Amino acid sequence: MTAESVETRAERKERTRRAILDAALDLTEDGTLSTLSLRQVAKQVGIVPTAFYRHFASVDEVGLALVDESFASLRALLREVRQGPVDGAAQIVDRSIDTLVAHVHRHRAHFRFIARERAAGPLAVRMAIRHEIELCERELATDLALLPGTAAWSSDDLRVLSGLIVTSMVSTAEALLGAEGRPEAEQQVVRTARTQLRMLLIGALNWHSRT
Amino acid sequence: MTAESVETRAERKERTRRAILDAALDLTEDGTLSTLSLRQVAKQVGIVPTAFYRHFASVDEVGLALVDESFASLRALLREVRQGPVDGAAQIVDRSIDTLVAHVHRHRAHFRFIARERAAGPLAVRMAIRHEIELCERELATDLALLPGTAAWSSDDLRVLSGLIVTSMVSTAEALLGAEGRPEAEQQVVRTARTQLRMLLIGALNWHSRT
DNA sequence: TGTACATCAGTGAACGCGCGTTCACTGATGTAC
DNA sequence: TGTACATCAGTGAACGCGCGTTCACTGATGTAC
Repeated sequence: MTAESVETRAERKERTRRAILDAALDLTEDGTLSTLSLRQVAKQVGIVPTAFYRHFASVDEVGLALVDESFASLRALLREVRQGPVDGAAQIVDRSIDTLVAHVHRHRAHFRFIARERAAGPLAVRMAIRHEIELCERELATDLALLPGTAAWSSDDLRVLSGLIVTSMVSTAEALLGAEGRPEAEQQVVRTARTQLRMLLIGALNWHSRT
Repeated sequence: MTAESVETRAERKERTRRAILDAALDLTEDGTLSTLSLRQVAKQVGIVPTAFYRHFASVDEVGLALVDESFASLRALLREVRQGPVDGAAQIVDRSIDTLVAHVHRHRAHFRFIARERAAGPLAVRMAIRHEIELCERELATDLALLPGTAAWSSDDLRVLSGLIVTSMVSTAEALLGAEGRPEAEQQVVRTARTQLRMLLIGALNWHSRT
C-alpha cells in the first residue's frame, strides 16, 4: 500500500468525529439540540446509531464541543479586530462591524447554533455559552481601558459599557442571520448597527463629564 | 341545583383551555415548545391526550396563544410606563427599569417562554414574537419623537435608538430571569441596566451635535 | 520481514417506551317545542 | 314545566413509528516479538 492511500485508525476516527459535528450543526438548523436525535445524526454521517457512542457519550456532549468550536473561531475574530490600528472611533466601529459581517457569513451555522442554544439549549450548553460570552465581555473591557478617554473610568463602568457593546453585537449577529439571502435587509442591519455603536460610543465619550 | 354550583359548558371548556395554557407554560420551563409533548400537557391537565384536540389543533397553536398572552401583558406594562409623568431622564430610566423588574417577577413564566421561543421556537412562533417586538420598537420610537431634544431627528435615527433601548431591555429581562432567587445578583443586573440606559440616553442627547 | 495477538471503530438484532393521531363511544349539558 | 333530541367535552383502545440504549459480534488496523 502506498503512503498516501492509507489513513491511520486515528485519522479515520477523527474524520467520523468531524462528520458527527458537521451533521449535528446541519441538522440543528431546524429545531434545537434537544430535538436532535442521535439516530438522525448517525444516519446523516452514514454510521449505525450505536457507533455514535465511540465518539460521544450523548448528544449534549456534541453540543459542548460545538460551543468550543464556535467560540474558538469567534475569539480568533476578536483578536483580529484588536490587532488593527487604534485610529478614530468611526474607523474602529466600521472595521468591527465589517469583520463581524464577514465572520457571520463564513460561520453562519455556528452562529445560528449559538443563537439558538444560548436561550434554549440543555443547561450545560447554556452555561458554557454564557461563560464564553462573559469572557468576551471581560476581554473587551480590558481593551476599552486602553483607549484614550477611559483612563478615569471605574472598572464597573468599563464592564457596563463592554456589556452594552457585546449585547448590541450579539443582537446584530442575530439580525444578520435573520436577513440571510436578502442583501438589502442585510445592508439595513449593517447601517443600524453602525449607528447604534456610534451612539453608544458618543454616550461613553460624554459619560464622565455628565455623571 | 343552586345557581352558584353550576358551570356552563362554555365555562368548563374555557377552564380546560386555561389549564392547557398553564400546563404548557409550566412544562416549557425545562425544554422548549418543540420538545413539549401533547401527552405531557394532557397528563398535567388531567385529561386524556385526545381531549387536547377539542381546544387546539397542535402544540404550536398553544405556542401562538401564549405569545399573544405574553405580549398582551407586556403592552399593558408599556402603557403604564408611558402614562407616567415626563420628568427628568434619570427618573424615566429608574421608573422604566423598576416597572420592568416588577413585571418580570409577576410574569416570570411568560418571559421565560418568550426568551426561549424567540430563538428556538417553531417558525410560526418565532415570527409572531419578532413581529410583536417590532411593534414595541415602533411604539417606543413614536414616544421618543415626543421627547424634548429629538425634534430634529430623522425617523431612521429614532428607530435606531428605539431598537437599541428595546434590545437592552430584552437582554436586561433575560439577565433578570438568570438571576432568579439571588437578590444580590438581581440588584447587580438592575444597577447595570440603569447605567446602560443612562449611557444610551447620554449618547442620544449628544447625537445631533456630533453628527 | 513474518507471525501471533490486541485494539477498537463500526455492525446489527433486539428491547421497552412515549409519541401523535384515528376512531367509535359516552353521558352530561343545552335547546326546541 | 316536561319531553325529546342535538351538541360536544372528554373517553379509551388501538395503530405504527422513531427513539436511546444493551449486547455480543466482526474484521481491519496496530503492535510486540
